[in-house]
Parts: sequence; structure tokens; C-alpha cells
Amino acid sequence: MPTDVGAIGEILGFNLRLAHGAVVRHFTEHFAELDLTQKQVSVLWLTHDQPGIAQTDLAQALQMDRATTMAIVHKLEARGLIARQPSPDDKRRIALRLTVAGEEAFGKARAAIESHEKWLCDQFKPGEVAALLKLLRRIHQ
Amino acid sequence: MPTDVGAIGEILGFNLRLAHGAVVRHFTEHFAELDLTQKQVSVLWLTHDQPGIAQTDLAQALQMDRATTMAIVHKLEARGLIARQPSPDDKRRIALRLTVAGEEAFGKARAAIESHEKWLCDQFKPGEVAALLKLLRRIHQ
DNA sequence: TATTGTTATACTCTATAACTATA
DNA sequence: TATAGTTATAGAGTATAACAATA
Repeated sequence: MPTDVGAIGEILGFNLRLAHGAVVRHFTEHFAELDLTQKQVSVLWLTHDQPGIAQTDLAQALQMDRATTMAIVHKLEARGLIARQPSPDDKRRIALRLTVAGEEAFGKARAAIESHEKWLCDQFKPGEVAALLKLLRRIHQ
Repeated sequence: MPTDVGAIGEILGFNLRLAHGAVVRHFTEHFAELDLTQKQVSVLWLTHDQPGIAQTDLAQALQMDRATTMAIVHKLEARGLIARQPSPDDKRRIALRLTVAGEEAFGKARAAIESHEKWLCDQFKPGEVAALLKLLRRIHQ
């Protein structure tokens, strides 16, 4: 039984923060074996869906700073999950692709996401999931 | 116009993360002048509401680790916003209170929270705010 | 034994600033 | 000039482990 938080418990931003934290904790436990963070999985996912994507595109899609994106991509490259090659038509851009090991890791991650997402969605009725999705989108779009 | 994120955009956890990030960014800009983070404001708020509260209580209410709580309280104490005194009935516990400066800072923070929260809630109809609050609570409770 | 506070440590995320190369 | 990548740097948050004092 959590401590009563009083008036702050009525603040939407406060509840969003606690909900986010709870999901992150579950994610971290769930992905401990794969040793992947939310951000890393997101980058693997987007790179899988859009081979040749550049860091700037990732940054925009995931609403991150370029430097933050750099750090995440660099780590995934060091682990041999992502390969980089200069883009022929624009030499400033570097095209990203998953390596064979990256595709394999993403396959496992995708299965883990499904069960993680199921845990989250099982807390709601189907209509509630759609409603929550719609409301959350309005905040970040 | 954000980049199309594809299938990952249907994941509830993904949207929760982006929404949380957007709110944190707005909060940070909004509180730049006061130089306070979400966590720091939460601690000030709870300490204001419950004078004599201990770090363990804060940790439980804010769903944080004890060590994390320690770091936040310590920083607020160093800034002269929080005072600590050993609890008479349980010498392990340390009672926390806001100093005069702390009360003043919290007063300003409370006004800033109101306008920040208004920005957030203005993105929704009244019924939607209540619905979102209810759904988020279910995740972290 | 259990709880509270504490310290040390480490990693992720986040952002800013400044630099290089290319468009 | 604007964009893409890069590096250095710094701070916040998160968590684990281990310790001392007290219950």
C-alpha cells in the first residue's frame, strides 16, 4: 500500500511521471536478459523498419537530441548490432542498417516487447487502451 | 511535422514515453528560472504537506529508491530549502521540514506548477483529463 | 533480524556547445 | 548558410551494494 501523496496526486503531470516510471521498471526487468533499454529497442525497431535511416531521422522520430541519438547508435554499433555506411547521394548522411546479429536481437526484442506490452494493456479494457493511446498521442504530437 | 514512426507508434509504452518526455521538456523550460526539477518540486510539496516526513516516506510516495531520494533531499538541504532534525521517538528517522526559504520557493513553484498543469490540461476536454488521470493511476498503483 | 540513513559506484538519458565536412 | 555527424562535458535520475546506528 503506497503512502498517501495528498494533493499532488491530483496533478496530471505527476501521475504521468509515476506511470512512466512503473513501465520503465517493468521494461528493465523484462529486458534484463537481452540487456536492452527502451531507447535501444526503439532504434533497432526503426532501423529494421526503415533500412538506410540516418541518425537525424531517428532523433526526430524519437524526439531526442542528436547527441543523445549518437550515443545510443554508437553503443549499438559497438555491440555489433548496427552497421553504418555513408550515403552515396548525400555524403553528410550515414545510412544505418541492422547487422545479422542486430536482426536476431531485434527478433528476440520484438517478442519481449509483445509480452511487456501485453502486461501493460492487460490492465485495461480494450476500449480503454485505445482511449489512452489517443490521449497520450495528443501530448507528444 | 514529426517523422512517421511506423508500427512502433501503436505501442502504448512507446507513446507513454514520448508523452512523458514532452511534459518533462515543458516542465524544464517552465522551471528554468526557479531551477527546480520535477523530483525536487515533488519533495518540496510533500514536505510542505507533511512536515516531519522522513526520507523513507518520500521514497515510497514518489516510488523512488532510498539512495535516489537521499541525493535529492541532500541537494535541497544544501540549497537551504529543507532542514533536518532527528526524530525523538525513533532515532533512526530524520524529520524533514521546509525552511523559510523553502516555503518561499515552494510558493513560487506551486504557481509555476499551476500554469504548467494548465498547459497540459488545456490540450484536453475536462472529461478527458479525468479519464487520463484514472487510466494513468491504474498503471502506477 | 529489520529498518533508516548513508556512501560509493556505475550506467542511462538528456542537453549544450563547439568543431568538421558537406550541401 | 544550413545540415549531418562528432566530441567533450555536465547534470539528473536510477539502481545496487555495503556499512553504521537504531528498533
